[in-house]
Amino acid sequence: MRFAYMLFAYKVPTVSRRNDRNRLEEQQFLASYDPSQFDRPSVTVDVVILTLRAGRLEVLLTQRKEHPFKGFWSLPGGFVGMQESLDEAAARVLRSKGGLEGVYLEQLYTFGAPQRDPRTRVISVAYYALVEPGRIQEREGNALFRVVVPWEGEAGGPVEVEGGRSRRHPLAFDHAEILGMAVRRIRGKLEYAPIGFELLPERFTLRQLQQVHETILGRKLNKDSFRRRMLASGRLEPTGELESGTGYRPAELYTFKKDRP
Amino acid sequence: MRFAYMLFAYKVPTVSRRNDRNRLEEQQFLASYDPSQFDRPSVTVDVVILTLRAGRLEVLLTQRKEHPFKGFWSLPGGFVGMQESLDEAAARVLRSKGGLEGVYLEQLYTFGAPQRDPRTRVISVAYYALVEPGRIQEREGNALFRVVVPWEGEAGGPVEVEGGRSRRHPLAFDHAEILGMAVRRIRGKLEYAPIGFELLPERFTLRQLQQVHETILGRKLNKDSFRRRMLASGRLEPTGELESGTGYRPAELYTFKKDRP
DNA sequence: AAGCATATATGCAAAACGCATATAAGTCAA
DNA sequence: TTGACTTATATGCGTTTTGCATATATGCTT
Repeated sequence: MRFAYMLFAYKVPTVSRRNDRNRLEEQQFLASYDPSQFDRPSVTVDVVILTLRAGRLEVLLTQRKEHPFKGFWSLPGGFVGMQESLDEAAARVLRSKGGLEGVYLEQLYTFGAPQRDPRTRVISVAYYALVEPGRIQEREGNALFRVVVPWEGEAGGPVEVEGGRSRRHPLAFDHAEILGMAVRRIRGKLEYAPIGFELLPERFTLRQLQQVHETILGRKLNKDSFRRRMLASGRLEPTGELESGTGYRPAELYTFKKDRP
Repeated sequence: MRFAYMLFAYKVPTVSRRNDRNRLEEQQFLASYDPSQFDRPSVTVDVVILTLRAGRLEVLLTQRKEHPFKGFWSLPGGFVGMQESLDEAAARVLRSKGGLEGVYLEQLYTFGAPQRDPRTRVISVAYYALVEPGRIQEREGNALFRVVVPWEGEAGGPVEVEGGRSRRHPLAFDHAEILGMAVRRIRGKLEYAPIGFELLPERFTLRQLQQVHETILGRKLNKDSFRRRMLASGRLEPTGELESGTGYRPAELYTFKKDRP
C-alpha cells in the first residue's frame, strides 16, 4: 500500500523528451543500420521439465540422435526464433517436444560459457517447467522419456541421471549443471511460493501435498506444522469431498485457490 | 551431509559411452558444420549497478549519445564477445564503464522480447552489481552517473528515475523493467543471503547494516530483533574497535566473516 | 459390529520475535 | 572535571511460531 503511494508520487506522464526532431533522427538512423556487421552467437532455450513419480523427482529427457554428444541424454530445447520471445520459445519447445501446454514455466538462468557447445558459440536460456504426472504420456520417436533425478550435491556439481533399468546416463553439454540449478531453484522457491500444487492434480489431499514437498526437499517434514502452515496460508480451498480407495479413513480434498484471476 | 552421501552413491566415473568411433564421427561432423546458415540475434549484457547514498538506493546510469533512445538514460551494457563468457562480459562492462572491479556481481534475468530494441533483435542478459558507495567516483565523458531509484510498484511496472535536480528521466529500451526486477531480486535475497555487507565499507556498525537493510526493503525494522538475528547468524566478526566522530556513544565496528575462503 | 489405519484436534514446551525498560558508555559543553 | 545528552547494549516478558506428544474422530474392511 505504502509502496503504491510512493510509486504514484514519482510517476510522470512524460516521454516529453522524445520530441519530433528526435524521432525523425531516430528513423533515419534505423534505416541506415546494418545488423550484419557483427559476429553473433546462436541463442537457444533448454527446458528442464520436472515431474514426480513414486516419490521421486523426474526430468523429461531426449536421447541425442546427432552429433555432438550423439547418444547422450539431453534437455529438450531449440533455437530462439527471430520473431518470438524467450518465453514463447520455451513454450513452443514444451508443446512440440513434450505435447504440454499451459503448465508452470519460468526462466531459470542463462548459460553462456564460450565452449559449452563444440559446434559454435551457443548461449542457452534455460527454463524449468513443473508438470502434473497425469499429463505426461511417454511417446516414441523424437519424444521425451522420464528419467529419475538423483540427488545432487549442494555444491552444484554435475548431476548424473539414472535411467529406467537403473543405468547411469551422463548428460550432454552442460545440461547436468542446468538440471542441478533447476532442482536448487525449485527447492528454494518451495519455501515462499505456492508451486507444490503444480505437480498435483486439480484436487489433492494435504498428505499428497506434503509428500510433494518432501520429495522436492529431500527430507521429512513435520506433519502438524506443515498442515498448520498450509491451512494458514489461505491458498487451500476445501472441496468438502473426500479421497476414495484408500482402504482407511480418507482425507479431505483441497483445491488451490488462485488469488489473482 | 546426507545429500553428499547420496551424491556419491549415484556418481559414476563414466563417459564410457563416448568410445573412439563416436569421437571420430563427431570430429567429422564438426568439421563440416556451417554456423552461418541461421539468423542469429545479437546478445548483450546490461548491468544494474546499485549503491546507496543518504539512505536511498541509487543506480549508475549513462545518458545515451546515439540513437535509438538518444538522450535517454540507460543501463551500462555491451555486446557479448564471441570468446568471453556472460560473467566475463558483465565484469568487463563493470570495469570499462564504471571503473569497478571485484564487486558483487550476479546474473539477474534475460530479456528477449522481439521488439525491445528497434534496430535488430537483441537479447540482453541482465546482471546486477552491489557497490560500496566509497568505491564510486563520478566521471565525465562516457561514464556513469548516480541516479536515485524511486520506489517501484511490486507489479513490475515501469520505473521512472529522478535525477540530481529532481527531474524525472524515463529509461531507454526496457531498462525500467530490468531495474525493477533488480530491486525486487535484491530485496528478496536480503532475507536469506548476506548481501547487505556488499554495500558497506570493510568495517561497519550494526546500525549502519540495519539502515542498509531498511533502505533496500523500504521499511523500518525492529532494532532488537535485527541485532539478535545478525549476531546469531555467525557472520559478523567484532573488531573490538569503535566508530568515531558520531558526537555520541560510538558503536562497535564489525567485519563480515567470510565462511569460505 | 469391531478392528484398523489414518485424519483431525488439542495441549504444551522450546524457540523466535516484538516491544518495553534499564543500564552503560563515549562526546560535548560549561 | 562534571554533568547532560544520545545512542549502544543488556534484560525481561508477553505473543507467536514450531516441534513433539497425545487424544479423539472417521471411513473402510472383514
